[in-house]
Amino acid sequence: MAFTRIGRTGVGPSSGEDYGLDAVAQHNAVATTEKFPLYQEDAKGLGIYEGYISSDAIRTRSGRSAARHDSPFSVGSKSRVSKSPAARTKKEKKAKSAKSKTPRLTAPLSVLTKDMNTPIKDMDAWVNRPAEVRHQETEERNGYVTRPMNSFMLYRSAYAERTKAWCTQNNHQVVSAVCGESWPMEPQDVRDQFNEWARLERENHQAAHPDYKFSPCKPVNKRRKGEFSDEEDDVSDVGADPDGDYRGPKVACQKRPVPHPGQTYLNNTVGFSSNPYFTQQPTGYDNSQYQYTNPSRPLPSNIAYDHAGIPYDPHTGQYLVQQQSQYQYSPSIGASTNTTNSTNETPRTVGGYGLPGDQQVSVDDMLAGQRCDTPMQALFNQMNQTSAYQQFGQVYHQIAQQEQQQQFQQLFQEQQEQQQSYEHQQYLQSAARLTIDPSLGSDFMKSLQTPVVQSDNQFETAMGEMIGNSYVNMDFFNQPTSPTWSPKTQK
DNA sequence: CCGAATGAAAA
DNA sequence: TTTTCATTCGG
Repeated sequence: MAFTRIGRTGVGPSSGEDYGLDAVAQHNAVATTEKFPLYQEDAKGLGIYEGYISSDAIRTRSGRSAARHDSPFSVGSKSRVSKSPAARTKKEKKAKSAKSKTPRLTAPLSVLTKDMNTPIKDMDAWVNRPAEVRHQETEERNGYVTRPMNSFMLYRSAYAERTKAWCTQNNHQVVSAVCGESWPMEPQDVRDQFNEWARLERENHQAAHPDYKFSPCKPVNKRRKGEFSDEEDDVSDVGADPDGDYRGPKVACQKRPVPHPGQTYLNNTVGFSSNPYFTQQPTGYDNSQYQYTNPSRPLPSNIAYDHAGIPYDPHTGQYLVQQQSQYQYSPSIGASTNTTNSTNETPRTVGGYGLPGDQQVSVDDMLAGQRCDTPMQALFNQMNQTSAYQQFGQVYHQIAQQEQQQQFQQLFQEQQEQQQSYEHQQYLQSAARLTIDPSLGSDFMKSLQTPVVQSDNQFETAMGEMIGNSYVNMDFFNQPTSPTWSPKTQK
């Protein structure tokens, strides 16, 4: 077996700045499949993006960076090849406020949220809605035939609920932004799957509405949504426009009907496996390596994390240790992470990331990016007791033994899950635009540790200071928890 | 009614 | 090349 060096081999970033999401995307896409560490030169490997993206980097329409690889519509027949938007449009200039409001993700949603209980929409069932159901939808929309969703809309739809839960807010603008950021980071398998679903959706849509043709309205038309014209209305008033520049469409634009007050719209359970229309059937997507629909490993949701990523009960202020869990979320709690029950198992965790070595690598160190590029790098380095910048060619030779590989893979998996929790915390803090000064953080921790009984009021006051007016709401911490979390015995 | 995202399709 | 519109629902 040959060890392939992961990362950008050929064309690297011309400028000194990294690709940001691209590197992380490759990290997650490749490392999770091959289970080998990445070597990342930049010190931002942890995924905390503080600076702005280089102007050379590929960006989304909102200015965020995007993956470098092309659209997975590979050599497909009719799909257009170049999707690159115009370099500069007036709209782009106008929206050039340079403030990327949404915090940056460090991994695709399929990875970040894989342990959540919130189900993912059953897209297989959704795109395979029978024509009868589609006709009913059209009827419920007063005859208006909607466009089939493209791959991204399907993706957004599939992950909307989870994204909301993960972001702890219901704002769909944020959902869209997060999904838009996650989409290019998704591994090719996932994107391919959603592209296939989009193709199926177009196919079934066409079969259900053979005469449908996309006929967008003229921009200047002000989009008079109130008026209803039937699906294949005749060409009529569209040609009469003041500017005269516009050549009327061959088919009159389909105007959305105004819904009647008592009109019933599509049930939001449609498309889920719970819908009686459909039978539950596992798809390749469900069985993918990321276990998208894994319901058995919930992320504890009634916990908070301190500045070091250590979980504690926000209501009592006590630090927590998870019982009978496969995972440890706190870098400093030496609970065993083995898959076996492990109640009396000796913690082999010594290092900050659950490593057999004795080198302490705190989260703060990671955050600062001083000692290690990534937690992954730290883990790998400790495994091999090498410096952080050792050449990987040598390292690969050192770990060529199968035993060490397996050990590493296991540690990698544990680190992955630990990282998820950490990243989630980072996201929420970032979403709250919170930067914790270490001294403040320790004060905050002290205030939490002092009383055995900490009133909710005190906590919320403290949290209110932390999160300010913005994004994070307390619902996240008040949600019921699935795994059992208990106060850690203070010593 | 706008926005926030990506992509299909039309102009 | 540029625009609309699929989705969603809080502001």
